[in-house]
Amino acid sequence: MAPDSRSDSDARTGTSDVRRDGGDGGPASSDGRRPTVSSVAAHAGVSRQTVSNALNSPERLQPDTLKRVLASIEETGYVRSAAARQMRTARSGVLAYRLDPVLDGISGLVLDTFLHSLTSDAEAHDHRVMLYTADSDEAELRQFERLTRARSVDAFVLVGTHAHDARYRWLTERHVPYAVFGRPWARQASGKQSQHAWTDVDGAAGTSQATEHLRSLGHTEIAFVGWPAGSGTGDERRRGWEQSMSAAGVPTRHRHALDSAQPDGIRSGAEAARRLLEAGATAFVCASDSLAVGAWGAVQAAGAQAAVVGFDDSPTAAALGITSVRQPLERAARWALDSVLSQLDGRPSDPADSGLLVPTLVVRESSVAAPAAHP
Amino acid sequence: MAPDSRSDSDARTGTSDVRRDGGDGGPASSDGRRPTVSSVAAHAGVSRQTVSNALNSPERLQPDTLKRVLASIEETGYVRSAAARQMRTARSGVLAYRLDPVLDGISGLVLDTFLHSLTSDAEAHDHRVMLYTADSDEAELRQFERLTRARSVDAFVLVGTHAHDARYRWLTERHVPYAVFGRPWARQASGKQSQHAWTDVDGAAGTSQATEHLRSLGHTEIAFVGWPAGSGTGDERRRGWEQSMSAAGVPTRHRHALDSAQPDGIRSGAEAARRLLEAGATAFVCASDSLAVGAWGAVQAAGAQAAVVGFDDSPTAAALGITSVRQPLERAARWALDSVLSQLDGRPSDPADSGLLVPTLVVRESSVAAPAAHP
DNA sequence: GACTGCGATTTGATTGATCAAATGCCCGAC
DNA sequence: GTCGGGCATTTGATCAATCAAATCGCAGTC
Repeated sequence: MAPDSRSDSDARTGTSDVRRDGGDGGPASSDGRRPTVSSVAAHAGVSRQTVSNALNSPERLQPDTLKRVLASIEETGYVRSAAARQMRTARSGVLAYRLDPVLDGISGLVLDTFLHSLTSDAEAHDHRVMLYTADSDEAELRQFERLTRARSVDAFVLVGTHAHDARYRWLTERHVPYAVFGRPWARQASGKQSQHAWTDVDGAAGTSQATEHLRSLGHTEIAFVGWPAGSGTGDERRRGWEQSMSAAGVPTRHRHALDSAQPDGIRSGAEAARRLLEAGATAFVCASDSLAVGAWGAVQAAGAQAAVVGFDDSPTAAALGITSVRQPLERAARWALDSVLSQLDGRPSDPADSGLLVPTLVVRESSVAAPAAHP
Repeated sequence: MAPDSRSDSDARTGTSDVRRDGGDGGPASSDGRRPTVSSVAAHAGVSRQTVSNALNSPERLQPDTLKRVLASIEETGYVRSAAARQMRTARSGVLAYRLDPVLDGISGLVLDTFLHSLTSDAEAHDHRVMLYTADSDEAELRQFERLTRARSVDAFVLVGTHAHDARYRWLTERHVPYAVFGRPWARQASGKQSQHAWTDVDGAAGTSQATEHLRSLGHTEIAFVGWPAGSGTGDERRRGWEQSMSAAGVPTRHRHALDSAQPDGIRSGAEAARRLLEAGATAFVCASDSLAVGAWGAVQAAGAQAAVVGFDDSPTAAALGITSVRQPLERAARWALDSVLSQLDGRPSDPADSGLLVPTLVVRESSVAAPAAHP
């Protein structure tokens, strides 16, 4: 549509600089000052507190009074001052989220979706999301200190965990509400009931789905490309493949675990796939999209008819047409918000609420090929 | 630690239900309540205002007094209440950033780096970044309304623009500070000096660098794969290639602009590359990483010795080893912050500050091959 | 010795909303 | 006729900081 030209026909107002914000566009231009409870109250012919009640406990007002007050609020364009509200209620309505530096990787960016959902859901519940950064664990604890002491935020949403994570203790001791997306590996390992609210994606269920999907296409020589044993996430993903295979009575012949010297990455995936193809595999379940990208490249380079499934449904996998296990990030975000909000409402977090979410499989071109005919 | 509950020896005031967060771990446990200016003042043997001055205008205090007060602040673990501060100063110290839904994209996620830098820089200047979402332009204006009226944020950092962007006008009219990462195409086209502070990346300089790089490897048959004419960004990127080629006295023979029906994407890039390879091209400058991924795939599939350069340095390009033009997002973020902060300090934004940033080239495997020997 | 000047520090007032308690109101019952 | 009871609504107090104006202290000068 007519791109350039006139869009700003109106403004020859000069509009140099000074004018104060009295008489501008908004509906609130009654007396040049920002509306307050009192001014709205005057406008509606009631008192401060009645206006406050109209917003906070509308059931306490008589229907017609409520209607009148709400009309005045609308008319004056009144919005409660976040600061004053926070001052009195000792609640900011803000959740904190740590924004990690962008690594390099293919995955890692999955969390954009999580964050978007979290923000969007929070808005629906009249809350906001604030970001912070930290280079190290100690730096993050310092951030906790600042943000909580200044009462800038009410709660934290943490993503990712590692053994001996000091963050949980810090927050728990100070009774700061928080929710975790990521499993409490450390505590679980110690046999102790986890103390905090967490959710995570059931990796085994994901690779299991991937395996079933490949079997339904007719594959039996299904290989697994994964990380070295010892990483909770990786072991779990391998387990899903194993279980599905043995449930189907198929031996888990083909497997390639990277050794710990070898980083997760495209090159590793390609190499593993080449080796496994020679050994007779016709399909690959990969522990990550990085591995899958490599494997898929190797398959195409070899001109083979093999299928590949990755894990995380990263943008790269989507772009390359690789089937991948998609984490239900929207549900995880909603869970985290619910958890945090209920803690803020005084309901202690029920450990039973924590649990695993089942991922889904996004099928793309990389897994449509049936296995090449074999004896 | 030990204390739960009992910490409030003083208050038989009833204070029945709610909060009492007093007596936990921190260094502030002197009397079980959160420290305030007054309590710190008492601790240091000075008055409220002196404590406030120590933090806000330290030059007004005598050196030894200052030292004593700061020591007390440290000792009590005092941190100013964001709410009270904001209430008095009418400033929240918060910048708003719109978090867009994750598209498909290979690119699009570039902004993660921008956002991280923005957050990190903001922290260094005692500011914070808050997120909001919006599905449409009208929804975004509604968000502006809410966030500014509630005084939840002081300023906005906008990314990306389109013609007839209503946002600028809204914010300008209300004197809400904002900075834009992305060119004011519409205004520029109308020949008028742009009214707002903006910065952007010089796309032409980027493709120009890419072209020079390829020429230095010995390539002369350098093709351009881009979008249909009409998009400001795309036209600019093509221009950089053209300029470098004609400066070197090489005719711009090979060019493939997608038609508008064809979306930016891998498949399009692959197809264009195939065609251009046949026409004799030995290197490709692409307007986006999506196109470059496709082109690189086509090159490899054809077993050709051709080089490929993309644009945006997306994680995918990095993962696949594709040379790409890297936008200086850290500098852009710093600029946006500086701009917004100076506006908040009362210095009106100087239009002369706005301008283009020069990108850099990240060289990877996709552009190491010299052209295959040719007559 | 009182007075002025000036810088360092203290006191009073204010910001906008909410909680808690008080007030007004209407109706029925004693 | 008045006294409660039960609601709807209003008034006073408070949250924690900062601004503005008053006060204090100490020299230097007449």
